[in-house]
Amino acid sequence: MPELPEVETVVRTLRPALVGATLGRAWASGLPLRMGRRPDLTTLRALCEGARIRDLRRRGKYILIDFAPAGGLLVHLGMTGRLRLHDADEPRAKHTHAVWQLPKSRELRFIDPRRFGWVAAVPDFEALAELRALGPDPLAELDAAGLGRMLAASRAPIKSFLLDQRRIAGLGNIYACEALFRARIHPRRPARRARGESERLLAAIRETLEIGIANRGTSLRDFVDAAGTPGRNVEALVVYGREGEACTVCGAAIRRTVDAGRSTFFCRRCQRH
DNA sequence: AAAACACCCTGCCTGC
DNA sequence: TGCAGGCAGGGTGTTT
Repeated sequence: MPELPEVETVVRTLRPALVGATLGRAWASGLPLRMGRRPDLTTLRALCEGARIRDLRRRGKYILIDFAPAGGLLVHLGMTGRLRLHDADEPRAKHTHAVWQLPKSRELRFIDPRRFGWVAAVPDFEALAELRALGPDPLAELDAAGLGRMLAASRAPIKSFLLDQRRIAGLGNIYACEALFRARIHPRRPARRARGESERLLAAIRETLEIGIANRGTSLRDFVDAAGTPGRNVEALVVYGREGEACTVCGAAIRRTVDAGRSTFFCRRCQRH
């Protein structure tokens, strides 16, 4: 489940291997990915082949691979997407949907069984609607006063608020649950009634994400970094996936509810409604 | 207008 | 042992 820490881990693993490299031949499976859309192979080849990679960045849960002098490659891992470095002679895994040749007989591969991810070569990242729509990055841009203003303007349950990428970019189900536990806020509390706790909430979000990054991501099922190494953050999760276990703070049983089709884990005693 | 819901997809797990 | 059914939750388009 790639969220901000997993995407950041992939970017950090890929950066030393890709910066300065020139891309060779590009290939795509032709199968539809997110929303039934197919990556455009013509554009992919036209923009990628011969392009020199200037830098890698993360924007929310998106991976941006910058070309010199302009444009680049946009990748979203969706639920099960992987961006991996391989030797060119390694057999391609099932569900490989895009491949870019690299120097020294290496390859960058996008593998995504469920095809919720996305890959596109773009002439200009700044023009992309999906990036423009993203809210501030909780680690880099967001401040407590700004978060307080956003909270005050929303009646949505705080958990839905945190999952909305237009408000804050990068949180998913796991880290939203974890951050709310750390902030001691009940997931169903209306956002506006948490406006007085924006400082604590922001601190909780940052701690949660920073621990996730330090542990190189949460590998519940299938997340691995670009080298194929799973993250260690499952051990650091205090509520997510721990229904029935004792709360690490008060000992009460961790509860699970389903909101908008998504599991929510929380401690009824520690997290105030 | 904002919030809730349905949908895309495959692998894995459970229960018969 | 096989198979059906439920679940996982990324984003987005549609409905309420």
